[in-house]
Amino acid sequence: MNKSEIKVISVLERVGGFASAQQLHQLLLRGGESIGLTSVYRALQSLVDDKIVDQLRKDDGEAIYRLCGEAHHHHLVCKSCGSTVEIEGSALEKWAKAMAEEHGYREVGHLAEVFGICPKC
Amino acid sequence: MNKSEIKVISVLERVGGFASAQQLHQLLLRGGESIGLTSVYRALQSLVDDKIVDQLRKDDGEAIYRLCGEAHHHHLVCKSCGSTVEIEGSALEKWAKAMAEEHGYREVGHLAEVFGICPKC
DNA sequence: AGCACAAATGAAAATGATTTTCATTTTCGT
DNA sequence: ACGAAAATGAAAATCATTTTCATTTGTGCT
Repeated sequence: MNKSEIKVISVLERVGGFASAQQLHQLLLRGGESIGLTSVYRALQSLVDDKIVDQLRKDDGEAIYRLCGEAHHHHLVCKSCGSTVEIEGSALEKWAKAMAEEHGYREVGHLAEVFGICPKC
Repeated sequence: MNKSEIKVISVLERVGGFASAQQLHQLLLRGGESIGLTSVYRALQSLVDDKIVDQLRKDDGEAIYRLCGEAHHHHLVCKSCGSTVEIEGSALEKWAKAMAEEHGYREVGHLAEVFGICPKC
């Protein structure tokens, strides 16, 4: 865990939700921190790899990040405003495992997201 | 509905699932069609606006497209050799719909892939 | 402290998907 | 056939993200 990662985590804590890399960088600079955009990207990538940060994509393709718990979960994402809800995925886990076994696949992982338009939008 | 849009729709029909703009362009060229990448993007954008085509983002930020209303299926992808198998997804559909309803989301779509290592590898 | 080597940093360049510009071509109505 | 409007695509622009690389910082060792 290096300096950049600590700075990025602390700003993510302050934000308390999703933010893009560029927003986080701006927030850090305005908060008086000295850090380059490159380091923000590097720290975010590393934190995503370590499953400390969740990454997903807005409809325009920009990545947004937030702190997350380690539990494997899935998201329900609003296509319009980007707000997200964590959802329960045991049915999905079972399905993925069943499909993989049926075809003799080992070391199974999966990726799933559900999109829709939230009640507010 | 112009020529480009018709070409793009026909190749999407052949593909029968998700594909990126660049993949669709390549497929059109290999199929002997003459069309520029610009027109593929323009046609896709226009079809998305008209709700004829669905657009999603992969985790790497690239956009992928498919015909709306197309009975879509999911893939079981081998992490090692890349071979894919189509899998049955009704359990997943139900799960996605249930999760969305539980949170009051409308116009629901989803994206799911299962990864593993196939019997040959 | 002094030295050597690894890790971290960030500015600038590169990348890659997508969009915009703009000059040319095609289509369509009269 | 004529002119306006729409369509087309090559090249340039854009923008988030990644890579490169020279420099700085941290760490362990003597």
